[in-house]
Amino acid sequence: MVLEIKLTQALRLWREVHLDLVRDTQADLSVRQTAILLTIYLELPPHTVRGLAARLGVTKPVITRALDSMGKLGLVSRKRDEYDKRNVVIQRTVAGALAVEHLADLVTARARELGSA
Amino acid sequence: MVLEIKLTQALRLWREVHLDLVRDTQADLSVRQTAILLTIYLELPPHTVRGLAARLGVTKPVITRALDSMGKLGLVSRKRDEYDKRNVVIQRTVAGALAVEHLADLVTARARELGSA
DNA sequence: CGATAATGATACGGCCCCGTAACGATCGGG
DNA sequence: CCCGATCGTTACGGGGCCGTATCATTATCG
Repeated sequence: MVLEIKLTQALRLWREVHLDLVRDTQADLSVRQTAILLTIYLELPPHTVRGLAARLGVTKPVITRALDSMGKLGLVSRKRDEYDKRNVVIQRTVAGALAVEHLADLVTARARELGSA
Repeated sequence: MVLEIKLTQALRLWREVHLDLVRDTQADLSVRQTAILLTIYLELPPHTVRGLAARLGVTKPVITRALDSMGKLGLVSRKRDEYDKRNVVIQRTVAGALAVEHLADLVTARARELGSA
């Protein structure tokens, strides 16, 4: 799997997927939220607020607020760590997994189009 | 140029680039703004407010406001159409071209990493 | 114990974006 | 010439996200 990609192809891919996202109407997550969501679903648990903040290079309130809004959307959930009750463990949800999967489908579909063009 | 890509690679690519964008600090454009910017720089001129709105499936004020904020960042500029003074022609700028190029570099670099992994 | 550190959440003031509705400027057909 | 259509912009009310500073809760160490 080489996954070589030219500059113009990269831009077209980025544009097509963003157009899809705009038209999808649904969530319209911010860049930060997207990075958080994908980190939660691609990296090994457990995930904490502090850990994510350090990982992304942002402050803790950014993570807290992102979890609030994504929690309302059902994309993630939170649970107190029973062994250290200061910690909060961020958990995945079915809806979140579906959203991530949907994004993967979008990207791969657009990439395939570019490849055959 | 096949540009085949697996689901997990697509997600990793999307995540890595978003992490880069978060850390870049700079603009942090919204999904809509990104779609608008790339449409302006990838499709043939002339571009108008109405045309972009139709192209993205959003209302005109969305385009006007996006052009306002991206204009402040120097990424695009506007000019009245002299032949039909109701129209506004959206023009590219040097800074905008550089920003687009930078994004292309990010995507291709991350894609290359995934390919060799 | 008590003091200190660490965690996540919250308050605050500021800024940006949204959609709907209305607006002024301009064009064009009758 | 005038009136309707079209263009882009602006006003409005509502909501979200930002960073800084502060908070309550919990753990830890002396």
